[in-house]
Amino acid sequence: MTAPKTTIAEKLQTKFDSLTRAERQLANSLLDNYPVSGLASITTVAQNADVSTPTVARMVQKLGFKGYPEFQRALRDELEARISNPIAKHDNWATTAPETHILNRFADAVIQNMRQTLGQLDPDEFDGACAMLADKERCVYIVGGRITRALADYMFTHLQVAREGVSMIPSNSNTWPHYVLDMKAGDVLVVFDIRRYEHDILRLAELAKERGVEIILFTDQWSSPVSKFAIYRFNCRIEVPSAWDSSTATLLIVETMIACVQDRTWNITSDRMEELEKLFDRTRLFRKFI
Amino acid sequence: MTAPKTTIAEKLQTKFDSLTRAERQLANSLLDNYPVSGLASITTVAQNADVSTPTVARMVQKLGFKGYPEFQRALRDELEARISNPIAKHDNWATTAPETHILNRFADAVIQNMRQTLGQLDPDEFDGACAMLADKERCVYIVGGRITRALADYMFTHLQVAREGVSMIPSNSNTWPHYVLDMKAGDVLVVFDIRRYEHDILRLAELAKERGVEIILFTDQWSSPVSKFAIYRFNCRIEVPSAWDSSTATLLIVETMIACVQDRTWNITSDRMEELEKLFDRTRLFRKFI
DNA sequence: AAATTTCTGTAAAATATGTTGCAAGAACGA
DNA sequence: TCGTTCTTGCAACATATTTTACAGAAATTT
Repeated sequence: MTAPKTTIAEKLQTKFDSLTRAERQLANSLLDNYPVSGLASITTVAQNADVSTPTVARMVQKLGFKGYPEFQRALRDELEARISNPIAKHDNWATTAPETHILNRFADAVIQNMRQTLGQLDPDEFDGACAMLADKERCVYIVGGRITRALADYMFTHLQVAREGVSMIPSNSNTWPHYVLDMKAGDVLVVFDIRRYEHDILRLAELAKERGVEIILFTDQWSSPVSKFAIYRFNCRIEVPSAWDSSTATLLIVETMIACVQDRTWNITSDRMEELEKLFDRTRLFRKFI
Repeated sequence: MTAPKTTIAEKLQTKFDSLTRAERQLANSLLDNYPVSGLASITTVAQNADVSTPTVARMVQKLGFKGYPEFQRALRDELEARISNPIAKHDNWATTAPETHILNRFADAVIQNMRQTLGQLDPDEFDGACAMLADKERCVYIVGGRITRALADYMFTHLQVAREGVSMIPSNSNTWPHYVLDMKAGDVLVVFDIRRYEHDILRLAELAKERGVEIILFTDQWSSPVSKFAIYRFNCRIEVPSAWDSSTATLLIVETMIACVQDRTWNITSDRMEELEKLFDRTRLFRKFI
């Protein structure tokens, strides 16, 4: 076969950007548990996606099919090729790469982690932590361990844009006393601590707590000992088919939290972002002359 | 459901003896490339089996279904159980929070990003990049931009455990020439560059390329200009309901890649990890005496 | 803020699908 | 061979599906 025939899934993904709101909703619904979900009647498909029947009819035409029946036939043909020929093709990962490919296994595990993490997460606690981080009266300190330093750094970079008074506590624990010195009651310390919990971090948390600092903890399902000092604790699932752990679920929560904080402080954040853009422009201009 | 549900295929086989001539013909046609052949309309199924439509209708009733639609639904359900999309269905992420809570909206978007990222990713390219990173003859350099620095750092921390000869190129571009000086043909440079592409990084990539360094690029769907120097490029989806972008999909690919490299270098990696553990222990012991 | 364009759902028309009654035909036993 | 019983397909009917037309809503542009 010379012409690489594109699957409907690929078509949906490629054209996703050019789809309208209702159509995207439909595309997502179709891709959820693809391709079986597309084999029901047009009415059922529409109901599952919470859109009207005509939306389905229109979208399949947009994808290049004459009508819904033709679309379904294509879907069936695809399925037939996939089932009767389980190993052969390798063109599209999502539909044809072997189940055992590490991408598949890893993605499976990560999704599982995300689901469990979100399932256990208390939205009220989440909102509480966001409110605390959005409170401009409180200074925010962020610290991470050997592995989680990257997550801490990520959060720092983004929070720093959203509001003022955010500090990253560096890895070198010798400098930590300087930071503790500045902490005052009501300030917030965000701690990342996942297994192989680090003793230094526990000590830091203890010191901070003594000064009346509120601690937000990101940890794994087994909970870092820091939790006894924390006001909010988020347990993220981290297990994957690998010799070490995954940070994806944690990053998801961190990103969502940043988005939430940014929402709450939007009037300030938008100004800061604008100003930041200007500063970048000036830096660039500056460089040109060097 | 506790009772072991018999598949339609089983039912057909069990009841085969009690079926009539035309019905057996139909049953054979259905079992031939099962279950896809049963997903077409009753008319099509009848034609494929060279029997009349009523024969089909009667047989499905004989099998215990109320009518043809019910029979088809059972087939679809069976298929669903058999094929499950790696990025499974999202029913409710944060079950205790409303659908519109940012946790749910964000999770939706992130899943969508992962799905699209994985859908567009070529497994061969992925494997190729892993092989390159696992090749101990090549030194590996990793660089990230303002936002992606955290990802670069994360990859560095993990790759450093898996193999030797891994360097992190720091943010301060003034020091970059020192690193370029050490790069030799065949080395690998992993570049993270997502929108608001950074000019300095482009220059670095160009310099590296000139020295015969192979470049692996992680970028967004719009592709950083670095791609013209890259041998492997991974486009990750980054859009979320927020003022800036998500790194979750990128992290997923990075983590999977780390796991894959670790697999390939396992004989070396396991030794290194063991040694690392010992070093940690000794450091801890050391501290106790201070 | 008004106007234009685009999108989306309701409702009705067109079409295909699924079901049932009936008569012709095949199979089987006497 | 005949008669009985069971099977099968045709055709009409009922039902569900798919499509089209249209108007209100939403988004976008001017």
